[in-house]
Amino acid sequence: MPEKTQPAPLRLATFLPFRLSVLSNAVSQRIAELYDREFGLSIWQWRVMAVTADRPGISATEIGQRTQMDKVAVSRAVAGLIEMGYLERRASTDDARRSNLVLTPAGLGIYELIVPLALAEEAQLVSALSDKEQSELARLMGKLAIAASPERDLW
Amino acid sequence: MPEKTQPAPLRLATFLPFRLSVLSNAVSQRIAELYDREFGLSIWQWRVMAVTADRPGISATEIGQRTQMDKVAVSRAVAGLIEMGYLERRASTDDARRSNLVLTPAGLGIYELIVPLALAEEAQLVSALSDKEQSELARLMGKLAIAASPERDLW
DNA sequence: ATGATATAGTTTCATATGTAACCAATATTG
DNA sequence: CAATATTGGTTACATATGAAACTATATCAT
Repeated sequence: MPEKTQPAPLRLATFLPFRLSVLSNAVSQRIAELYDREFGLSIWQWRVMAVTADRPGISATEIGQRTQMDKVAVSRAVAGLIEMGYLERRASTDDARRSNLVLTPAGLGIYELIVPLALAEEAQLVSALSDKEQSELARLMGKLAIAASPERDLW
Repeated sequence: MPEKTQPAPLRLATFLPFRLSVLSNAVSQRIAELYDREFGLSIWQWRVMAVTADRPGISATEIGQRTQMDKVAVSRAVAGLIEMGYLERRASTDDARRSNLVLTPAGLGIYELIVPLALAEEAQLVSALSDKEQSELARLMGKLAIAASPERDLW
């Protein structure tokens, strides 16, 4: 008489996609609260500021690539930042569809306020890990990211 | 003459909260597509099924704790699953507010179809890592999770 | 040049999500 | 055993989000 086959066990608590999601949310929420509470910025707006600070004159499309945001999200984040006076849209000379985005002095100002806070938050978070563990984590995440989406190279 | 102080650099691409978020999204999207495409389930519904399979008779509140979903999300996922005929709500004898949730035979059936697919997806994902790397990743994520939300113990 | 196709970005619309208000039942307190 | 507070869960409302349609410009193929 054949045994009844046991279904493979699946404990959510050890299922990587679940754990990743919960961890990511916990981390994001902590820092999102900082951006929002102190500066009225959404995570997406913060991301847009960060890449624009890094690459002044960047286009919305490029922002999307660097931040993994879709173009609608970029468009909205940009609109909000312009509204708040943190971002400026400059016409592109060579391509009239494109706009070149730059932080305003005000935008740069709060960006420079946020950076150390964000880095401090990150530092506090990873302080639970040794330096070696930190770099190992980064390395493993990198491998996983490639496995998860080989097509688009994220970093 | 004092140097102009350089703002601390922040490259989004190496900023842990960002990397985690992108990685988590990439992973989630892959498997979410599987649940949805093959079975018409949202991630939330899948999570509810998973914990209910593990603990038949579980309450909505307990589901929330185990899945890190808020009670509204649980309520909606449960309603959807009942609608689809995958979940059954049983009155609790001792507390009339609470309901005891169990998978229907149909629900159990598709659950048992999904589990191996989900595990296979996970396996494929982590196959980029050695066994040792896998357990190391799990360990590091655990430490990080505690650092990120010491209050609620996630696992 | 001219029509066809692709690209940058925005707007629209439908759906998902979170917060707060709410209802019902239980637990607590005086 | 009232009166009050708490808990389990749902509903309502306001906001966030994503897909698809759309506008404007640029590129490509003839």
